[in-house]
Amino acid sequence: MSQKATIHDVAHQARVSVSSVSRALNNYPHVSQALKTRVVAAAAELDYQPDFLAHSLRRGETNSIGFLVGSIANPVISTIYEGAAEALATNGYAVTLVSSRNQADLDGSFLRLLESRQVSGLIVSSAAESSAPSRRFIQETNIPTVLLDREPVAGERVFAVQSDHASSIREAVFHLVENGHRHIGFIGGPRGFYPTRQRFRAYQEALHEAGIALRGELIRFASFTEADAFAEALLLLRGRTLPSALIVAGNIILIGALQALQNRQLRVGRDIALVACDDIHLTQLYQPPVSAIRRDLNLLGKTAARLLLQGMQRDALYANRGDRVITLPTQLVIRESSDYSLEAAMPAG
Amino acid sequence: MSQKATIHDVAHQARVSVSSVSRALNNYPHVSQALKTRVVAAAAELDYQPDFLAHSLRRGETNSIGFLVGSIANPVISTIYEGAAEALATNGYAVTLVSSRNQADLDGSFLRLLESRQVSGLIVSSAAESSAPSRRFIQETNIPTVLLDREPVAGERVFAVQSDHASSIREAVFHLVENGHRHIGFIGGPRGFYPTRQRFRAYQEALHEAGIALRGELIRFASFTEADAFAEALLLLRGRTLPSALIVAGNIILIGALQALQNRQLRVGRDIALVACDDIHLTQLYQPPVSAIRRDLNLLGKTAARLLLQGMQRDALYANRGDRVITLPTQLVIRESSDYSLEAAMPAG
DNA sequence: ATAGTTTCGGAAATCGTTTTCAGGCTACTT
DNA sequence: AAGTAGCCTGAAAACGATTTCCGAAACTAT
Repeated sequence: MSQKATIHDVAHQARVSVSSVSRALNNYPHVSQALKTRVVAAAAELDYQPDFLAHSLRRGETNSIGFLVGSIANPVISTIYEGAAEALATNGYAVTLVSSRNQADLDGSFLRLLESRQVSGLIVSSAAESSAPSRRFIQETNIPTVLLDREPVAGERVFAVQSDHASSIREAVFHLVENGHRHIGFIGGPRGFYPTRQRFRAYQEALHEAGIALRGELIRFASFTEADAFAEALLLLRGRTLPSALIVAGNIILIGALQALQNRQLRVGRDIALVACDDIHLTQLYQPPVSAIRRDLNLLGKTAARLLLQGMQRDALYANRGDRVITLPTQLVIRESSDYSLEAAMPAG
Repeated sequence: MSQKATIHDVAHQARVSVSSVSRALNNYPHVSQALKTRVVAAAAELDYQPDFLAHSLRRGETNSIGFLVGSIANPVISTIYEGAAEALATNGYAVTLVSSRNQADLDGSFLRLLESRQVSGLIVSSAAESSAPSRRFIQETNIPTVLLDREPVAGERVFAVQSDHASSIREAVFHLVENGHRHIGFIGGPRGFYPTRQRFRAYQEALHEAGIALRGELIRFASFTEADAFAEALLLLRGRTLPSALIVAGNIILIGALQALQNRQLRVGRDIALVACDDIHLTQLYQPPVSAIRRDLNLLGKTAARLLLQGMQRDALYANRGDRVITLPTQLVIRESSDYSLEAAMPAG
């Protein structure tokens, strides 16, 4: 196995100087067509690939971006990732992925790891967006950063993409109220989690507008494990007042909630109405199918990538007055789990 | 914002030479305690972080490994990934992930991309393991490589981790036969896909041992999209002979199959028995719960990482006579979808 | 013919490390 | 007391590219 060809070998092969090879291969001006073809031919013959490390060291740019997520095993996140990665790959960027496995305290060190790897940009959808070290890092670094569905952070080169969770939650609450529900439960993710806060606030406001008082015993928050979601859901379902409808935030929560409902032998769509966030396969295939808030996850990732690519351009700060925060729509899909009137099934309970 | 501190700054601050700083920080022998403490203090004061690119360029090692998958959006793969990534991270490796989105023809170029990024090791679980360019690449490269549930490739530094799909498929077939099934359908992934081949062969052999003739119209293969799985499942269910039991390989196939069963109004666990590969949330929560072949995905990833780490050691070739191929067990979990006797439900049909 | 422009080579600086080489010093042996 | 071995350290050469600078051709335009 021969050693890897360097730029010197190419120069020798094409009988030109090293600098000419560099100029020819990097499409510099003032290089004749003849020389260019000779260099390209030589490079092809030697199967020359410029050394990534030397290139990046000199250029000060790695053409790779860091992606920090709470858990890539979460199918919602991995779908978003794939959308972003595709867009980044077509623009010549490789992405190094770090999954913090929902350990909030590790976020800061993972971000520093990515920084030490000299990534040209960051996409952050970590579990603990509100952790002080990670927020400070994002605020202080000059690496262009896109926050994905997280609380915005002030900063010159910080951008954000998020889903409009609130409007669909409102819609869901009104939908349930119209069907006669008064006791609408809510199981959210961790309190510090941005989407949870958005959803919970919308839930509160919508109930208020509908003239329904908030009941603390119908509200619970769970961590990111399905075991915890199950436990919290069970607590909710064992409380003094049983909700006639339930809104669950997030796909992990949904798993735990369904387990708890089965455990309590409550029939979804008959004994209790159910609306889930995140329209995953499970919601569509469950019997009965579960109403869910859908969003285009691929587009979410793609948009984050686009925003980052645009933010990474040197002069973007002044030249480009594009949006720094993009909010994408969500959509409530009503299915059998909630598509019935409470009065019809159980009059004046 | 001050510029990043270099090793020269540290040397200046500690009033020692550059080489001494390097030696002190890298725990070289023959460096006095006095000098070492001075250097460490200076480095801490300047918040010095060695430049990754310069370090790697000189050292010839990037401490990062490439991970190629067919689709990270597949929850089975992303769970495996997380297991591997955790083990790699604790050993100081960062991982750059490439998802080929099941486009077999892109595999080769993605592998070359990772090679040009100078990764120290590779974990490959791409869609098209049998694509000629990617196989040749793995065979020829001297980057230590672990194949994850893929057809083994000959090579000095090629390792493999795989699941024992066959034994559980055999078990599933016998389980169904014992319950009186004679028409057992099979829906697999792509024919060239290694796990599919393993599973299909086990299916064939088990049927043969049970004295049941193979029926072509009960066998179908689908691509990696659920739409295609749905279409193939529908074709199977619309055929001349309706199977009384169905084995579906893979989680995507399961989605499509369930859609098709609902479409044909066939009740799982009553009209037709169902056994799935990959025990995902859906199989557990479905009504009735679906029998599935379970495997420890996290362990699978962790094992791949361990094998790679061990294979990357320079002298591993001669010193280490550890296994080059590791097969991990699978386990058939029988649930209501198949846990009934055919004769009891429908005598002598 | 002169001036100006394009094209290209050669040498050297640079990026920030690691590693080799060699020299100074101490301490120990003979 | 001289030679040698071993520790400690600094200077400089690598690693493989990009980039700058300068100068020499060659070609075009006036």
